[in-house]
Amino acid sequence: MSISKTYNPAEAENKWYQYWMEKKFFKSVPDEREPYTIVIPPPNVTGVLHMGHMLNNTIQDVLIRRARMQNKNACWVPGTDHASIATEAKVVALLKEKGIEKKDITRAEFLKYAYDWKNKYGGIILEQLKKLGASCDWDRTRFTMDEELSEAVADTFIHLHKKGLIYRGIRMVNWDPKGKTAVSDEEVIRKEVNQKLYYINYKISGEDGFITIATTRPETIMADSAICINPNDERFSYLKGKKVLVPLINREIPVIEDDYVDMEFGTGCLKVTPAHDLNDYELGQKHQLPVIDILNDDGTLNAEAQILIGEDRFAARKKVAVMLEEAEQLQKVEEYKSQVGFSERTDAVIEPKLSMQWFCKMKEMAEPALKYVLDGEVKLIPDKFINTYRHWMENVKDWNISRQLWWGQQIPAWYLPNGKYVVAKTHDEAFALAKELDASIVKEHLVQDEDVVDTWFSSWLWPISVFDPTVFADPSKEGNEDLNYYYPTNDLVTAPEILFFWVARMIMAGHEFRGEAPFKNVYLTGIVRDKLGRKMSKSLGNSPDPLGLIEKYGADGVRVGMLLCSPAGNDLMFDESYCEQGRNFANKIWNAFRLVKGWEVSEEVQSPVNAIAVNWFESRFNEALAEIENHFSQYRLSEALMAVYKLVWDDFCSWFLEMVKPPYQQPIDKQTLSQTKVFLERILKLLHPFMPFLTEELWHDELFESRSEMDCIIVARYPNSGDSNTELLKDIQTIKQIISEVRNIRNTKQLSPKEPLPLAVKASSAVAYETYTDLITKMANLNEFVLVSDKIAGAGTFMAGIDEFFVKLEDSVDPEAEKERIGKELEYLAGFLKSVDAKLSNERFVQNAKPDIVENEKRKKADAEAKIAILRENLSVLSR
RNA sequence: GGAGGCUUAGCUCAGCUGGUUCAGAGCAUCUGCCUUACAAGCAGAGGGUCACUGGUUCGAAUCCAGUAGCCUCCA
Repeated sequence: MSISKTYNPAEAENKWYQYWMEKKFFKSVPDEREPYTIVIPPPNVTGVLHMGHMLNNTIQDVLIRRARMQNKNACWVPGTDHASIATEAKVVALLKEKGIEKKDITRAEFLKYAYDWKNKYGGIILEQLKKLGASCDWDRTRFTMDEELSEAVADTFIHLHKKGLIYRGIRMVNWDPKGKTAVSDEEVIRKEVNQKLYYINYKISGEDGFITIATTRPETIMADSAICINPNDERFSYLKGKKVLVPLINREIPVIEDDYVDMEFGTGCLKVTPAHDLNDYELGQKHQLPVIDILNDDGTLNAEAQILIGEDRFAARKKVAVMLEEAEQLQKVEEYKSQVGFSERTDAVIEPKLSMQWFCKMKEMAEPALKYVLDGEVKLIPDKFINTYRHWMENVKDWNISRQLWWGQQIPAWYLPNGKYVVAKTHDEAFALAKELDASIVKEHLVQDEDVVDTWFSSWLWPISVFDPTVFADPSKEGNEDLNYYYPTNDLVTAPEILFFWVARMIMAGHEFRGEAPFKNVYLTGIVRDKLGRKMSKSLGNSPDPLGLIEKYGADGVRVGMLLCSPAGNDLMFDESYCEQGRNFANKIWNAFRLVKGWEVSEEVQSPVNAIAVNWFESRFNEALAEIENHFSQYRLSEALMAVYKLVWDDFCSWFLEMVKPPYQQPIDKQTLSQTKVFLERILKLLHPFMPFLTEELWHDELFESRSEMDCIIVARYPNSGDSNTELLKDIQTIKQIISEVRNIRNTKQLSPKEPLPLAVKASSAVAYETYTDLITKMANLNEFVLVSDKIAGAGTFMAGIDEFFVKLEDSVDPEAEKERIGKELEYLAGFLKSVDAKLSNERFVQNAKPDIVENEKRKKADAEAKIAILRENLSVLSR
């Protein structure tokens, strides 16, 4: 007998994870078996585990462990990404604490600090994944800035540039003035913010009058190039062809006409500021307006502004408002709500800014990437995301791949003094190319682009680069053994938020460099929210500490808890109580084990009761397994888990074990015990993907005699589903109902469960009750079970199907209460019969409905009528 | 403003091609039990006009349209 009444996870977790590592069970090398591959969505190298990771990686581990047990060559490749802006921002902040400004040090010095930081904190997250039980092939761990992977990035850049898919151009980008870099649309978080709408008067040039415009950004008036009115707006037709003066600086700008202007909004008059607003930029292009950029990279005003030079944009906003007020050109200020973009990484307000950037053309690559998904070659789970995916791919914009940072792969472009550039991997190669452009070029005058590429520009290569980073220089090149074997991978598990900028781009890269999509299924998890529905975040402090949870409930408990509340693709309302449920489940299994372990063995032959129990559970197991397989095939992991949960808790523990359990201190026959052990092993196997530690611990329990060194459940064969005896399953279903009814009567009569009761049945059905006499007697705690042909007066009664049951009780049943109960039952049945009759007497139903449905209705009618007859009889007996 | 999704028991969710596996599960609640595997437990029980309004149909939680509320993405 195990000493502990409860399962102690911490000990088992350390022991078995170490053992698995020692025995290299996670390791995968190509062989003749079918591969099953997952690449991890690489988390930020300096990040720490959060609930999203917990969910995501639990799912991946369930999938990989199950595949491993199905004798596939399971390979889960782990790794991290360098998260350029996030990491750089952290390093900059760290340096600032030390009194060092980034602008005062060289790129090389900065990178040294960054690598120090990465070496110190990098990979913590991978260690945390081990606590969760993640069975990654750690020997394959990759980092997006590994030398080989960085070369892959350069090769990719060069390849795409050669193909004309990468170009340089001036574009309006999302500028993060704090991070001093461009960020992608996806890294901009839009929030509704309370702002002010300023109504500003512009004097009409050479006249007395003025016009009023409304803006949320008065500090940008100095960058105005025009005032725009709607040509259909009669209110302003008098302004056509006139000029106005920008307040405070009195620069003259034209009034232009464009129906882009919304006559309803503000005053119906729009100031046009091409340098600082995307829409205004496009309007400016259309009307050939000058672009006046009044902002520095850090968000302060520059000399172009003429006033408030050096002031921060927000300070300037307030000051401009005051100055306008003083100049009597501020008509009014209104409260106004609008969407403002914030940098995901630095939380700075994003500034639309014109700048020279590198772009990757998307249209050409998006087309095949869309086709994979529409053709079902890449399945999105759930498929509701196909629509969103399509919409995005059909309206795709070019990808701004340059970032004004140092942490990342430096863009392999080299500039000649004359402004021309060449794209090459090394300085030497660039020099060779440059000489073709300008024979007189001096190597030292050739300078590499200062910027790096976006992190996604390395992670889109991930499913290929983790196996063979050398194929990007030449896509026609045959990959190495790993790539040929593992690629394309099977399943990708990630968040819908990055469906576009990661998943879609991986499909593009997969097609471009391998001619195949990188994975077959994309399982999209939901966002982990708290039970109030709020997204878990550091700032709200509503996220539990994942490792704390593991300590409290055990890794298995937490894994179960995560999955219990995670329907595919839907957000999950996480609550610690789910982990508690997981822990309780682990404990239940632990205790079922203790029970079986405590049994002494006898040489007796198997009793009929035990034989029935064993046969029944065998069938029930196969039935459940088929259901579980079905759930897995549709990636309904939480339902697969729930099916296992019910199989173990209800069918195995509450029914099977109770059926075969010998009386206190009595032995069990040898055959039943050994069959029970077989069931236990099979159950543990079903549980293993969900609860790896507990199952491995029990697998090695002395109950199963000794196991060889490599005989571990992690590599045990997953059970195959066999036949199930549907007749037996149906019979036991009825028997279980009878047992519950007896227990219920005992309960309502306030009788002790220990008190045995006599039960009689007046059977009309074909159920062979004699066969089940012992079973019912044991489970319902009867002192008698007989078949009778007459009703028994004064007994407690119930029905199972069309068979009547009588429980003879000491104090006879209260006839009035019984009459009321039967009356209610009759009422219900009458209504039921009425609805069935209504269907059957409806000619159109009989004609149109499928024959088996009509048949079914007839059976319902017959059953209901039989029941009604019996109940009426009972009622009349009571009324005598 | 454009696109999509969601609304079923107190909570979290199943419910595939309309019809007894159609009103379900788990948790929570209530009642009675410390019955020698487990109180992190056992045995029972209660609980829903399937958001609302119409339509299609012999028949609608399920299909269609509209309304309301919530969410996400894009502008």
